[in-house]
Amino acid sequence: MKRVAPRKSSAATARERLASWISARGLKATRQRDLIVDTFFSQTGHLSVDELLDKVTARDPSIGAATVYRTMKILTDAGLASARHFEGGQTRYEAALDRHHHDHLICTSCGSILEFENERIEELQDRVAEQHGFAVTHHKLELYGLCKRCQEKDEYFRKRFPDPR
Amino acid sequence: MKRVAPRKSSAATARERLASWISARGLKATRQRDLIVDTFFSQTGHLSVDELLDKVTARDPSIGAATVYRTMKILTDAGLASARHFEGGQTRYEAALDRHHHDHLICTSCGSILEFENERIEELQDRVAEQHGFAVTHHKLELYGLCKRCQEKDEYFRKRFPDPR
DNA sequence: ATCGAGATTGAGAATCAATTTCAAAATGAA
DNA sequence: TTCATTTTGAAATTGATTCTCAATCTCGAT
Repeated sequence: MKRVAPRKSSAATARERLASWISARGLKATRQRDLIVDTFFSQTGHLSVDELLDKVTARDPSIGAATVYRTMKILTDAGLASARHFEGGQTRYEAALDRHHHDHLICTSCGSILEFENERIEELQDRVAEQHGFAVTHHKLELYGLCKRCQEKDEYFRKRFPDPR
Repeated sequence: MKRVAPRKSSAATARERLASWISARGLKATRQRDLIVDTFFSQTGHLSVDELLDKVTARDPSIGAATVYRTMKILTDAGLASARHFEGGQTRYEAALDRHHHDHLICTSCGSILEFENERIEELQDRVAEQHGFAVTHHKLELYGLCKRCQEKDEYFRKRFPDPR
């Protein structure tokens, strides 16, 4: 019989880590924090505070936006989430539990986000920084354009409704 | 006798190009637009609207912020300036006259910005996009950290005021 | 030079994401 | 239980940017 090693859900792990991070600096555990963290880690992808707030208030309508903002800040400081500032104004958060660094491909039509890693690019970046005497702490590489699906959609419409001119 | 080919200032060129772009779509030339464009192209670097507004109102205090915002948008649409959204909230504009694409090194301490080009990185980006079936329209590569000068300053202070512990 | 449709302006209001304020409620060590 | 401290939700505030609108300006046609 095949056995899968018992594996804690990432939400559970995150809650534990957050707990120690919180008590380590005299903060306090609260019901709303737990609910927000739980909700956040049960999602995947890159959530805006708005989107997260929606899911959270679905579970407990009394929770306010400010608390979600505050909690995501804590999660970020604790290294359990990372904040991304893509084009379009609002901050998006993604889980950062034992995750490698990675960059993003962002579809400007449907908003979908793909992730990728590329060691060669990272190396070249380091070299560039070195050449300029820069000590890099973090970086941002984002490729914007049309995802495959949106390209196909585009093509389809162009065929059916050719540019009248 | 050596003769240097007469060369128009980039500000002059920009004004010309803007003029044709503007008349081509039924817009109108105005005194404040000219002044803003002139001021913008007489500067170098990456200006925020605030910084530009300061320089502009120094020349004509009656010009409002909204007009500067509007003008920079036109300049961007005309391809004569490009908008950058570095960390820290406000949009910064840089002249885009006959400029190659380039990326940025941004010092998080003093705010200075270095530019660089790297063909190899661009190629690798294209390859990544291709692998994911993405049609990239633009991208953003920003390296954040400490510039040489700020590293040296840091070092200096650490020597004189070693971490007491 | 004058006219007039339409574009532009400046000031202030509005918006949007995010942060701060503050009084009331919750937490947790003693 | 007590009580200093932290947290919360709602509302106010901030900061960047955009919008609104009445007054003004521009420019091609007279």
